[in-house]
Amino acid sequence: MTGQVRTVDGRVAGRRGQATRQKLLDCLSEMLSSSPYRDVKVIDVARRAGTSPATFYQYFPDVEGAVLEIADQMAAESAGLTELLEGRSWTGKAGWQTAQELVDGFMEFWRKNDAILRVVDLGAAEGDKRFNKIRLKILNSVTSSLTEAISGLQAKGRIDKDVNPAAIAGALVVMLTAVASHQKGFSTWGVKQAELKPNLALLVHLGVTGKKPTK
Amino acid sequence: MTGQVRTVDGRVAGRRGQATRQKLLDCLSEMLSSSPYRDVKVIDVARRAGTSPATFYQYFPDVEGAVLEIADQMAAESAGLTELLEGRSWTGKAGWQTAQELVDGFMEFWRKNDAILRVVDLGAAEGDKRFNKIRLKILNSVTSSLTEAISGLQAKGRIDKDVNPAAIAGALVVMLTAVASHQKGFSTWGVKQAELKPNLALLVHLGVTGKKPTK
DNA sequence: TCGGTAAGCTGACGGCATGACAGGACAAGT
DNA sequence: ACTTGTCCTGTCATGCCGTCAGCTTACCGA
Repeated sequence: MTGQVRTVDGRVAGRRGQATRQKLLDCLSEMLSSSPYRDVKVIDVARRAGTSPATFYQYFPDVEGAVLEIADQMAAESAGLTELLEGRSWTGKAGWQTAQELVDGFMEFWRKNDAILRVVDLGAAEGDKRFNKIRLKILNSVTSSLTEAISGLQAKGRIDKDVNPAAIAGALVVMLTAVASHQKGFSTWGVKQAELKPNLALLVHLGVTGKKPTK
Repeated sequence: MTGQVRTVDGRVAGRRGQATRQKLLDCLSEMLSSSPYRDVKVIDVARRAGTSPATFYQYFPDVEGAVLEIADQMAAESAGLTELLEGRSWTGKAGWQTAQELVDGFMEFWRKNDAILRVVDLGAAEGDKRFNKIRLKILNSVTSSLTEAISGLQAKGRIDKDVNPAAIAGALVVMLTAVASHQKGFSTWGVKQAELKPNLALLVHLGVTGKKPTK
């Protein structure tokens, strides 16, 4: 599937090498959580991992390269997000629950990986195709399901035909990501975490079905 | 009002100094549009402005400091966004038009300032209070109006009481910002710019009024 | 016209991060 | 013990960072 792990100069990495490599990735992750992306330096990551900058450069071309690696691992885990929507109903009380669980699960994922996701978002916004690809991979796991759900309802005539399912689905998902990234803003608006979720679920439900949920 | 413009070492900046300062800011803006934030170096900005790094450090403590300055200028301009909502109606056809114009105006602003807004978003997400303050200043110009509109409808009993107007308003505004930042993603989902806007307007209308618009 | 003063700019410098290389340390098999 | 291939690091040239002293320029009052 994915070829063997290799160093920058082409050697295959053995057991010890992979451990070092992973340690560097872990330390980089921690640093991203604690300091601004712009200030994360190779030398700091190496120091924290108890090794030297030269070692870092054996496994990654630069900080960005290592970040892409972390993001890739996370994107793989994001496949689990599809469970939030697979086989769910959007009608009646079940619909309200689906919306709630989607909001819950998605925001949980985003919060758990917030540091790396910030960087992925930035890279994607700056037009970097590699970051964009990863971001879409993560979002697609939810967006495509959501798009199908909307299309389904549309086919049954429950939603106007001039609605674009992909646009609505994408906008809703992107909304969730942005809210998760900027929860601090909401608290200064006087909105508490606990209040936020049901309101987001309401918006999601409205967007998908066009109607208020029956609770 | 705002004290005189000063250099880092406390001198007041004269006409020439202010021109240089502004030129550095302009060049920094350009650089932010063309290269990743992480790679923007003082020396590059200075070179582009036809001056030396030392001059840059006379006016700004570092790149971040200069970015905050640009962001402040932009936040001042964002006051114009209030016009998009002042005295608008959310009922009937007028409501649909209000939603459309809000989406249009807001996304236009975001696209015009996308480079600097990316950085502000990142800074805010990383927990930097200064960036968060600027971001909220920009968003508040729209969010507070939107919150009032929702509260008003709620007072008339047209919206459920358990809806939190600030949460809904914030989520909708944040959605617009995120969509504007990641339009590229939508095009790979097969959603064109022209299709996107009415669907966003629909979501905004649904969120504010709880009902589908009458077009 | 002529200093005097403050603003404005830059060359130069120590310090640190970067990225490349060669060579030493280490584990595993013979 | 010896060989082999993996793994790590000391070292070095390069380039950016951030600061300072000192030079040039503009303004102003006498």
